[in-house]
Amino acid sequence: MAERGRPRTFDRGEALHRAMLLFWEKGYQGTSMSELTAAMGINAPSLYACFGSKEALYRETMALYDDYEGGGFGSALAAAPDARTAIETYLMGSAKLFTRPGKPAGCMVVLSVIQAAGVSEEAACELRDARAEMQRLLEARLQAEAAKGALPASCDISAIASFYITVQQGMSIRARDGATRAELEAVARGAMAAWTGLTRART
Amino acid sequence: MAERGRPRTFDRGEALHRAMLLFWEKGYQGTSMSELTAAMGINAPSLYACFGSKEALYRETMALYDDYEGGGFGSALAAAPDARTAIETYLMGSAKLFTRPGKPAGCMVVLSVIQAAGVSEEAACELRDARAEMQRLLEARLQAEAAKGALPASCDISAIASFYITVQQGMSIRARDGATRAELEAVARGAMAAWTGLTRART
DNA sequence: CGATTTATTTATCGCTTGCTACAGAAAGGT
DNA sequence: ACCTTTCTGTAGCAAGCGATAAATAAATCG
Repeated sequence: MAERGRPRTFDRGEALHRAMLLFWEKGYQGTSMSELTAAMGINAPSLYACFGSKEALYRETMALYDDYEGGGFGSALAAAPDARTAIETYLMGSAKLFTRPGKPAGCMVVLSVIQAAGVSEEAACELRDARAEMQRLLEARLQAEAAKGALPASCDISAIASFYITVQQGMSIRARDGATRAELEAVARGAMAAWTGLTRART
Repeated sequence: MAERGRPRTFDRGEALHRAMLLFWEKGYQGTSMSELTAAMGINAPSLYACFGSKEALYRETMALYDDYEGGGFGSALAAAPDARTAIETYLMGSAKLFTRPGKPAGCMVVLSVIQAAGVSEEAACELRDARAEMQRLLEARLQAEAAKGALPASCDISAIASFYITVQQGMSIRARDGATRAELEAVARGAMAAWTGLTRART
C-alpha cells in the first residue's frame, strides 16, 4: 500500500518540533500563523492540510512535549528506592529540564495555565488534566511508600504532593524569569528540607 | 486654577480599576481594546486621550495593583515579631489574596512573567524589577533577624528567600488552576515545615 | 457675548490575524 | 499514455487589531 499523490516536501515531525518550540516560548495566542509558517518552513495551506488548524497543531505540540520533553517522570518516580529520593529526583530533574540551553525556560504544561489563553474549553480541560496527572503520580508514589510502612499512615499524602507540585510549578515561573539551574537546585534542596516535617505522624 | 474645557464624564480611577481587572485576568495581549473600552464604559479616543496607549494603560494598572492589591507585604514583614512569623504571614496572606472572590486568581505581578508577552522591553524590565523587589524585601527581613542573632550567620539568606518566593509564585499558578484558599494554606504550612532545616547552621 | 480649551462621538485608517479558493506540480494506478 | 490523488505556492478572504481624524458638545476665560 504505497502512498498516492504528490509526496510531502517537509518532515512532519521536524515541523511539529519547531512549532512546539514556538508555542512553548510564546504561548498559544502569542504565536501567530506567520511566525509558525516561517519557523516550520512551509506555507499556510500545507500547515492546514497537515495539522488541521492552529489549535489542533497546538494540541499536537503539547502531546509531543508530554512524550519527549516533560516525560520520564513517571518511570523515574517508580524507579527511585524511596519516596523521598523520588521527589528529590523529580525536583532536581525539573531544575535541569527548566534551564536547558537552546530550549524555552520552564515547563510547557505548567506555563499553559496562562499561556493557553484563547484555546477552546476542550483543549483547556486536556491541559488541566495533564497537570492533575502529575499530582496523581506523586500521590501514587507516596501511597506506595505508605503501604510499605515507610510513611506514617496519619500523614496527609495529598497535601505533601500538593506542596511539591506547587514548588515545581513555582520553579517554572522562576526559570522563565531568568533563574539559573543552580538557583533552582537550591530551591529544590530547600523544599526537601520540609520532608521530615511533612511526613511526621500527626499528633 | 479651575479646569478648562469640557469635563470628563467618567471617573478615571474607576475606569483604571476596571482595566486592571481585565489585564489581571487575561494578560496584556489577551485583552483587546474593544474589551477594554466596553468594560471601562468609554470610547477608544477617550481612552487614548486619558491614558496614552494600551501599553501605558497596562503599566498604570500594574502600578495600581502594586499599590492597592498586592501591597501591604512590606510593612507586614517588618511588623512581624520574628522572621519565621513574617514569612508565614506572607504566605498565608498570599493564599488569601490569591483566592478573593470576585477578583482574578493569583498575583498580577507574578503572572505577568508570562502574561506580559507583547509588552515593550522597557515595561518588561519594570515588571521584573517589581518581582525582584519582593525577594529583596524578604532578604532584608531575614538579614535583620540575623543581625539580632536569631538566625545563624552561616545560613544562606538569599537561598531561603528564593525558596519562599518560589513557593509563593507557585501558589499563584495553583490559584489560577483552581486551587482553593484552604489548599494554598496547606501548601504554605508545608513550606513552613522547611524552616528549621533551612535556618540550621551549616556544618 | 465670542474665543479657547478639553472631552465625546462617529467613522474610519492601515495592518495583521486565522484561514482558504484556486491553479499548478509531482507522485501512483491502470 | 491518461486519470486520480495529494501536496505546493500564490493570492486573497472576512474579521479583528491598535490607533486616529474630524466634527460636535460642554466647560472656563476675557
